Amino acid sequence: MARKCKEDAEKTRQAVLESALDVFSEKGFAKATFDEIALRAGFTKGAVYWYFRNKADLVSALIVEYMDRKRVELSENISNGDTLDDLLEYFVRWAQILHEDVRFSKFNRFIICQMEWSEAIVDRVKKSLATQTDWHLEKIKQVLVKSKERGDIKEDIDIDMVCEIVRATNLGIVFSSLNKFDDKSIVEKVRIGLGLLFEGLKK
Amino acid sequence: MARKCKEDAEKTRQAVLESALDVFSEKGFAKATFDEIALRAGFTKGAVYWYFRNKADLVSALIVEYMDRKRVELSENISNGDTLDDLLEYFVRWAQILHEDVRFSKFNRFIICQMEWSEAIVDRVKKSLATQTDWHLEKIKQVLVKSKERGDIKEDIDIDMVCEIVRATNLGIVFSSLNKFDDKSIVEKVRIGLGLLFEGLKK
DNA sequence: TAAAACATACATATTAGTATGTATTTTAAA
DNA sequence: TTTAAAATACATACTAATATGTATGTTTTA
Repeated sequence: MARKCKEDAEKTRQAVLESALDVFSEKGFAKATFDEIALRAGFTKGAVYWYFRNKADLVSALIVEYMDRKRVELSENISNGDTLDDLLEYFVRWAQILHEDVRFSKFNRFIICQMEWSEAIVDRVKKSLATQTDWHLEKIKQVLVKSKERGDIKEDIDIDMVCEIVRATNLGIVFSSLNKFDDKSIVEKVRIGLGLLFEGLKK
Repeated sequence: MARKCKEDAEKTRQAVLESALDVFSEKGFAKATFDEIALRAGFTKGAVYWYFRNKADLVSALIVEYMDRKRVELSENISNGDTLDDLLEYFVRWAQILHEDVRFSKFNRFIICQMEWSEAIVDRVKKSLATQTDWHLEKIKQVLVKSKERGDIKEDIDIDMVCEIVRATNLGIVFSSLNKFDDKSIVEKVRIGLGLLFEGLKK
C-alpha cells in the first residue's frame, strides 16, 4: 500500500508493538515470527521491518515502552519516605499496578518468567533489568540504612545481604503470581509476605 | 560405527545428556542443535536420535535425571520434623545441594531461570515443576498447621496464603542466586531470608 | 543371523533478511 | 499556485541459511 500521514504511521508502529507482545507471549520469543506479528497487526512483514531491525529490536522497543516508561512514571508518583512501612507501600504499589494493568503484567510475565536469553538480546535486556534491579536495591538500602540509624531494626543485620533478600522475596512473589496468570492475590501476597519479613527485621 | 556392549551404550546415553545440559545452558533451548549436542559428546546426530526423539524428549530425560531423582534422594535423607526450625533446615539443605552440586545447579538455572516454555515441552515440564511445587507446599503446610496447633505462630494467619508466600520467598532467593552464576551466598541468604520471615510468623 | 548402536546422506520445512515495487505524501522549485 | 521530484510507508517476491527428521548404510555383539 501507500504512505500514510505521520499519525497513522505512529499508529502502525504501536499496533506492531502490541501484536509483538501478544505473539511473544503466546509462542515465546523463539517461535514468534515476523509474519505472524505483522499479520495480527493487520500488515505484512515489510511493515515490521520498516520499524524494527529484528526480534531483539522489538524486545528493546517493548522494554522502553513498558519498563523504562513505567519506572519513571512510578518514581514520580510514589512517596519517598524512609521507614519500613513506606518501603512496604512502595512494593505494594508496584503489585497493584501489575494487577491493574493487564498489558503491563503480560509484558512482565514475558520478560521475567517466559523469555529465553539468547545472546542476541541478552545484553540489551540485561542492562534494562539491571537498571531496574539497581533502582530497587538503592531504594531498599536507603530505607534500611536509615532504619538502622534510628534503631528500628536489629543491630546484627548485614544490610547489603538483607537488601538482596528483600528484593528476591518480592521477585519471588511477583514471579509466582505472574506464572499463575489468574492470580488475583498478588497485592495481598506482597503486603503479607514483605510485611512478615519486615516484622522479623524489627527489634 | 559399530555396536558397543550395553555398558558402553549406557555411557553414550549419559554423555549425550551431559552434553545436552551444557549446550542448553550455553545456547538456550531454542538455539541448541542436535548436531552440537552430539559432537560435544563425541558422536554424531544419529546417536542422539537413537536415544531421544526430539529436544523436548531430551529435556524430559534431564528432568528425570536431575529433578525427580534428587527429590526422592532428598526426601529420604531429610528430617521430618514439624517445627519452623525443621522447615528452615529443609530449605537450607536444598540450598546447600544447589551450592555443592554444580551440574544440579546448572540444571536448575536452565529450568527455572533460562528456559522458554514453548508448547512442545510445556506440558511435560510443567507437570514435573508442579509436582515439585506441590511437594514443597505439602511440606510447608504440614509444618504451619502443626505450628498453629501448638500456638507457635500468630493466630490471624491465612495458612494457605502463607504457604505460597514461603515457597515464593525461597524461589525468589534461589532464582536470584542462580541468575548470578557465581553467587556463593545462596545458603546464607536462604537461612537469613526464610529465618526473618519465620521470625515474623512467630508470636 | 538378527538386532543393536551408531554414522552418513539427504529431503524438507521454516524463516530471517533483502531487494524491489508502488502508491501516496511531502517538499520545493518554478 | 502548480507541479515535478524525492522521500515515506508499506507490500510482494525472492534468496539463502539453518536445522529437523528420516532413510539408509555399516559394523559389531548377542
